[in-house]
Amino acid sequence: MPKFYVTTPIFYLNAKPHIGHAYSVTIADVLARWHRLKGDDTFFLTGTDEHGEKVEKKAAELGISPQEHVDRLSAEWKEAWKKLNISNDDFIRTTELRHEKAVKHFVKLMHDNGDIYEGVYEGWYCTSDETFIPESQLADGKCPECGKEVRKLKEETYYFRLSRYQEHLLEYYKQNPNFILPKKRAAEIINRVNDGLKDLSMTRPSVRWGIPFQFNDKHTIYVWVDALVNYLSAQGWPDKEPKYWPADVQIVGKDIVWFHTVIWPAMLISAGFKPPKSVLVTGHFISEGKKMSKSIGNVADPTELVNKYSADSLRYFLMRELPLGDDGDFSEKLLAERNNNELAADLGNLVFRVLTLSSKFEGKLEGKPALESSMDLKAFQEAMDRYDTYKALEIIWRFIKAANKYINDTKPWELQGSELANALYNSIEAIRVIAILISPFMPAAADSINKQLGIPSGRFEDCKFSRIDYIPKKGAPLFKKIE
RNA sequence: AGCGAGGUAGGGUAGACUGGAGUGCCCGCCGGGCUCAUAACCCGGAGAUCGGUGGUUCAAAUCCACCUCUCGCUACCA
Repeated sequence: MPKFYVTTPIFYLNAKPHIGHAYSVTIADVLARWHRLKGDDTFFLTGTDEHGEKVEKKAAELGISPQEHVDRLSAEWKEAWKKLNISNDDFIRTTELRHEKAVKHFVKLMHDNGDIYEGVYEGWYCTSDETFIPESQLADGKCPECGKEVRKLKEETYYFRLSRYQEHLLEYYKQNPNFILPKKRAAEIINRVNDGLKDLSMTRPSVRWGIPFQFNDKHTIYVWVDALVNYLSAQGWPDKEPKYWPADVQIVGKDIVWFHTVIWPAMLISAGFKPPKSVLVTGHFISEGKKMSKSIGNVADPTELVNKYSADSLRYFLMRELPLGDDGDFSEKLLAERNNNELAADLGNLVFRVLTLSSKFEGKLEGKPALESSMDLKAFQEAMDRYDTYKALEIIWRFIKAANKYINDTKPWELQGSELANALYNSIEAIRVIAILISPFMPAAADSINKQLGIPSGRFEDCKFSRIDYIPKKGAPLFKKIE
């Protein structure tokens, strides 16, 4: 049985989930459900990244322990994904013992391989925010956060010999042209790696809320090194072999591509693992032409949207709105439009009218497949296997439109006897197949269709028109229009 | 500044690698059809000098050069 392992980034606990996070977990969820539908042995991981200075400081502000703080926040994220109907197989938290154990072992392997050495890190430091600022982030030579002066500061640190892996990485990119997806993202990384790699400062003497560095207990391990190992620690490693590694696809936002396509693979090679098979870089949502940010107040809260519309509506919108890897506009108006036109009118109404027609029918539902050829299953499968949910939905919608047209053309309400049976047979088989195809995207709607048809959930191989031996019972409309 | 990706009807996209009538899709707009259905569904139509200029070619959205505009990335903020 083929294996499939998909991951999202683990989310840093310095804010609530926003629409971009929802996008990442939804695409991972759709892929996981798709592979389960095909019968693959699937593992889907998400979680939260809980160490670091920002978390420590926020907890102090709130007057609670960092652990208490992350316990609360992590629960919020879990709840948000539950509302979105996310089917993750595990939820990893970097403050869990299993993770700490894995990180320490991972660092030991890197160390044993001669890739960790002691040194000094020198950078621009903002005293007010108590943090180093990368040179490129400086705003007119001042701190971009608080606007105050920064000064050069030296700090003891341990380095990871990242520079040693430049050739390995370039070779890996060459051998695996689908490592960075979509491909247009690959060039900018490869060119930068070509220009040379600097070693990575991987411990912090000043941060206390982190995993202790076992070779010098005054240091904690840099949060990124800590965080990246989650993809292995959730597999039960090092107590057992990581069954699903290497991951088939790791979903990342474009802001963290470097960590997942350069640092992470280098760490893995150093510790004796294979890099992931591919890293899928997603675009960002912008809001009416502007970046979403808390200061503008245009941040969309996925939980609120789920409450107002439905998990399915939001999931559909997210998968349909952004062409793979591109940025897209988010606005509630667009969400409402898609909900009303494509879900309520095209799909919901199709199911509703078919159920109305067939509920009145009393004979045997049989006929010859006439509509099947309008569904291009091969193209659908190809799109899904390239992670192109946008295209896949377009193909499903072509079929939905064909089904609506079939009903208009055959006019079942004017037919009788075997002609009527045949028209209904094709209509019902169409929505049965549609339920299977939309199930990775809109699991609740798929369940509702199956329930109305009185059948269990189908598998991908059931997408063929066959005999009908069940009695449909009409239920409530799948989607409601909003406003 | 360097590197990268783009500019195709009112908006959003596909097509570009392997040149061949501006060909497709979604939304919006206009007109018609239908009445099973959530004023839903189906059909038809208007609307584009394919960012600009020049070149290669029998033929360019597609290949080449230059120009212009937009956007992204530039590593230790997790």
